[in-house]
Amino acid sequence: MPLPRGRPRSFDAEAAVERAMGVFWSRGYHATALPDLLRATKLSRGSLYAAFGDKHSLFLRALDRYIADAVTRMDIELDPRKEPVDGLRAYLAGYVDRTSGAHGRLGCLVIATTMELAGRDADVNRRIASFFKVMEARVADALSRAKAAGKLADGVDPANAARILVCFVEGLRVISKTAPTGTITQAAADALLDRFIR
Amino acid sequence: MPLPRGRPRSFDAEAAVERAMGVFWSRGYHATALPDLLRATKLSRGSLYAAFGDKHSLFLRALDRYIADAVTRMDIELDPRKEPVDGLRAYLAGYVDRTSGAHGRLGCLVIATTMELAGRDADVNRRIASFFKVMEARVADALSRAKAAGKLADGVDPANAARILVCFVEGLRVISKTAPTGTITQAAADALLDRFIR
DNA sequence: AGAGATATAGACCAAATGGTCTTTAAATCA
DNA sequence: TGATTTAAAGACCATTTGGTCTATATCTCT
Repeated sequence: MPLPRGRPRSFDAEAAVERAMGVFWSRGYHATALPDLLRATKLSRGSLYAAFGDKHSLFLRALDRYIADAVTRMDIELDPRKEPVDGLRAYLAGYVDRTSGAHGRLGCLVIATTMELAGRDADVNRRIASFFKVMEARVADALSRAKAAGKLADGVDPANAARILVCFVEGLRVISKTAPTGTITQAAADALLDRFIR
Repeated sequence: MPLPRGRPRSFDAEAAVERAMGVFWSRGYHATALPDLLRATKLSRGSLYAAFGDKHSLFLRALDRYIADAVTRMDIELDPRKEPVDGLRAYLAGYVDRTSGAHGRLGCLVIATTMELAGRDADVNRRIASFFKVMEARVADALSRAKAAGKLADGVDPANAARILVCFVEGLRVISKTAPTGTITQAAADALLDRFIR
């Protein structure tokens, strides 16, 4: 195959996606106008449309990126080679951190997108439903390993507890969007986990 | 004071607010266009603007209505004259119901608004922050009464448990927006409450 | 009947929307 | 140098946005 001839692509598409992600994250899909995206990505209209097709496709790329980051983080926190209870503690601590202080007000792109688009956008719905399933499965897995190691309190079912933990952290992100708390949240997270472990 | 003379107001403003609420609820604030509201309220542009000022004010009215309904429901479920544990069970059952089957996909106007507007709209933020505070306080109150009656498990702090329960139900509404579940959710709610009561 | 108040329908508006296209400058190769 | 490819700038487009205003019909009172 012959080498490409002319001027080489001079911008980093992945970096542009990341910047676009930031805008969607802080404003939501509908409230993000094209000029916002152009400013953030430092791309011209032409380049943006040539590279990503349209606003919706770019949004999907940004959402995928956000989800991939979240899954990566989870894979580290809940790594099967670590102590499962430590992993769960780290997982919860991450959410406490992300919902405290200035971070808290940022909110979560997945939740915002769920509420704004999931009901009417099949592409979005697929991605998010699968993300929540993955998350719940990872947590359930850690809980199962904890149970096998005799670390769980009597009568705790990993599947139920996983759903509880996932709902708890997602709920945290919602209520801390209006009023980030910090210490109370940390105490609640500790109290919740303490109910499950021995 | 003299009686009003001319043609009397012929539409029910509160009913219009309720219909508008339905539209905002299912589409979100930005995705709701004026024609949507006109269709739903069956009002003309002129009447709608005369009665409510503008889109934002109408939205605030709808949000207030939604919150008032939620608080009313809570006051019934967590009525201090009832057994507190029964009340908490009813409270959770309400959320299980609202996140199951077809209801689930409807989602929650408060959460959607939190994610879409709370960060940039002070009027909205105030209302929602206060709502979450009220909700948490009511649940904490029920838990305190349960504790006084010796119905709580050892070492359960009502304030922590209240935050946990509130986050759980709000998280439920988020994850069930993409995939309403039902039975699993009911089991999780039962399992969670069982961890707190004796 | 007539005065007074209100509703509707819809024309109208400026601004903003997402999206296309053309022109021009720049960068790389042969 | 000249061919080729790309990016940026911004003109341009139809449509939609939230919002105003006027004309007309309708209703209730005196």
